[in-house]
Amino acid sequence: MIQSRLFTKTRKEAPKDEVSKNAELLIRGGFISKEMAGVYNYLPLGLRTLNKINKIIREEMDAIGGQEIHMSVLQEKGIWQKSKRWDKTIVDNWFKSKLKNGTEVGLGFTHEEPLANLMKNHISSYRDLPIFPYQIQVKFRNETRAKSGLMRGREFLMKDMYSFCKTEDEQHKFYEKAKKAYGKIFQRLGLGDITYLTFASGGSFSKFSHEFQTITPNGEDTIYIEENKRIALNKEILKEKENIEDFKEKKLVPQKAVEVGNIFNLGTKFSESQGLYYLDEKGKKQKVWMGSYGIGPGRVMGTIVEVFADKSGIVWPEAVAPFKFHIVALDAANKNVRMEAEEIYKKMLGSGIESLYDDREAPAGEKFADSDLIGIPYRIVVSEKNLADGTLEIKNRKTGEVKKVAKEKILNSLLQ
RNA sequence: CGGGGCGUAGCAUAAUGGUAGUGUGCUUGAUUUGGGAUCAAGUGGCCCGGGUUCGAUUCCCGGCGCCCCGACCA
Repeated sequence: MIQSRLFTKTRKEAPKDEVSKNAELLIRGGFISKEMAGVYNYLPLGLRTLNKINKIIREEMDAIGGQEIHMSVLQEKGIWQKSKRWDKTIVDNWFKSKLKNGTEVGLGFTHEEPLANLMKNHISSYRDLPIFPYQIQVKFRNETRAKSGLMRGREFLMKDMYSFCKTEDEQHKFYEKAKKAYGKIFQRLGLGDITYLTFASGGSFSKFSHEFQTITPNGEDTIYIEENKRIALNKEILKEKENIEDFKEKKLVPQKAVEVGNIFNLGTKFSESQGLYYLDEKGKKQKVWMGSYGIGPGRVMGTIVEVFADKSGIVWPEAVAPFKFHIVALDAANKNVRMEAEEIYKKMLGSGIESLYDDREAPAGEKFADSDLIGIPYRIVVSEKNLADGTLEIKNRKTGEVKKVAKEKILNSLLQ
């Protein structure tokens, strides 16, 4: 990508209506823009990062047998009435609207009911189970108070997987598999070391659930960490501490954290309410056991910014960075510099290496500041000074380490 | 949903009952090019509706929007 053609520009100052680090930096860097409170647009840089997060999630979901689908946002009232969740005293953050003929519809805040309903067409025999559909899709929740940038919005992206199993045992086994897959996802996202499997309330679904909580001072939740086992307990169930074997009589350390994922054993509540059953080997009607597994990719993106940013800007882990290399041409009007930078850029393009090429004719300081703000992992500086001794330099955004590399060797060096 | 605050140019801010100034951005030119460089000339603004007033960006009422604290968060 050629930076002078990128329609987003960086900003020196943060907008006054944002306080959270993630929103300030993402807006200043041109990754996102605010549409209204709790609602954000993803711009080219932001979408690239979001897509990388989604790719990792997809790969891990596919690895445990997931099959991607894409469901509707508009939801039929009747399906939700069967489980009582249309009722505003049970679910108070619905966005509801009406068709022209007056029929009420909802904008999905989750998809247990419609998917269980849909599955009636695909599940009839024990041979059809288990199955694990998932989607990455927008959700709407009418939060009373949106806040913290991408961390808590009214419209947001969610990866939601649902499991449909023959028995409770089969469901629990898949649940464990999903739990491991989630661990891998956060590992790959670079959040592994600070993300804890956290015992939490099951909400209206079940007694308990598991959350994946990433430690950050700006998190909304408080968790109590048991460091030996690297697990935690959400404050909301702290009073249950002595009833849960893993936490009994253990020393727990409180920390602020943000919930980046949540998995539930749902039992048969939603399948039964939709009338979803299967016939076993003996032709006997049986209940379908369900689970659901959520991750908010946008919230993950915000969390990564919160956790890794430094005073100069964003620091993307390589796995989710919008580009791997930032080619910064100093004095871009200089012919030699421009030719050299373009050559490197084209070689990278040809090799399928993602780079952002800063070809703008701007002062060096401005270019460095922008580069720091955008947070691409490796910066390649092309300048008259470097060309003079036949080298280029690569700066690591995270560590600040600078490596001089002979320019002929640069592509090889990059590829390793 | 309770409490508090705010709305002036693309962004950030100042002053003012007599139509608004600064920084930054953007445009043009010149000089620059290893940490947001210098100079010059331009560009561009009072959230909406009503009231008070000779006159409202300013005061009052209403609306809309935004932020913070708390509650909520399936």
